[in-house]
Amino acid sequence: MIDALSAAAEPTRRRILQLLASQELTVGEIAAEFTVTRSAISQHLLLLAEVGLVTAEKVGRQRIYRVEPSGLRRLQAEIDRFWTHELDLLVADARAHKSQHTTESETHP
Amino acid sequence: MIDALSAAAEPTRRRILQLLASQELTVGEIAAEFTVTRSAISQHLLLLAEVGLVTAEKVGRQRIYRVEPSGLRRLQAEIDRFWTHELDLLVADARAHKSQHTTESETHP
DNA sequence: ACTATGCGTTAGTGATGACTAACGTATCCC
DNA sequence: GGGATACGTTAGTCATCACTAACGCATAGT
Repeated sequence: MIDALSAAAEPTRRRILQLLASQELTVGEIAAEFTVTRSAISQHLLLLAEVGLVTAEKVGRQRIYRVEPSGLRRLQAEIDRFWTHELDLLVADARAHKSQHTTESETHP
Repeated sequence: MIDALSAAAEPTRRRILQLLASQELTVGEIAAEFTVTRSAISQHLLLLAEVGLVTAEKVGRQRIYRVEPSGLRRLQAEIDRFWTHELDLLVADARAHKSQHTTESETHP
C-alpha cells in the first residue's frame, strides 16, 4: 500500500479517520459506526497504522486509537504535491463557469 | 469506482492528472512518460473520464485529453469534506512539534 | 480459578484492479 | 486503394483488497 494517500482514499478508512479526528476511540466504538464486522475495522486500523496515520495505545483490554499528527502531515504533503498550482487554476476556472448558470456550452476564452 | 478521490488516489492516475494539469496531451504523449503500455494508460484515462475528471476530444486520429475543471472541483469538494477542521488542527500540532528547533517556547497546553 | 470481554490473527472467498498482448477501427498520407 | 498511425477494445492473468468466520490471547470482573 506504501503511500498514505492511497490508504486514506478508501471510503471506509476515510470515515474512520474523520471519526478519529474529533476524538480518540476504541476499536469497538469505531466498529459500532459501521455495518461491517469488527474484524474488518480492525484490519483497516492496522493498515492505517502501517502507513503511520494512526497509533494505538493499549489500555487494559482495549486499544485506544488516535490520529498520528505527523502521519497526517505527510498525507497533507502528498495531497499538496498532487494538487499543483495548475490544478488550482483549473478549479477557479470551473467556479467561474458555474457561477454563470448551468450550461457550459460555447464559453471559451 | 464511483468516487473521484478513490480514482485520483491511484499513483499512475495521479501522475496522469498532474501531466494534464499543465497542458492537454494525447494518449501517446502521456504513455511516453510511463513504463507501462499505452493500453494501460488508455484504460486509466477511460476510468478518469468515467468519474468526470478528464475529457477527450477526438482530433483526426488522435485523442486530446484534458482535465475537466468541473470534475476537478468535485474532487476538491471531496477532499475538503474529508479534511475536516479537526484534522487541520492536528496537522498544525505536528508542525509545532517538528519545528521545535526553530520556535519552541510554550506552544500549547 | 473461571468466565466474559476487547482485540488481533488467520484462513479463506469473492470482487476488483492493474497490467499485457492481440485484435479491431478510424484516420492520415502516398 | 494500401500501409502506417493513433487509438479503443477485449480477453486473460496475477496480485491485491475488503470482507467474514473462527480462533487465540490477554485482561477485567466475579
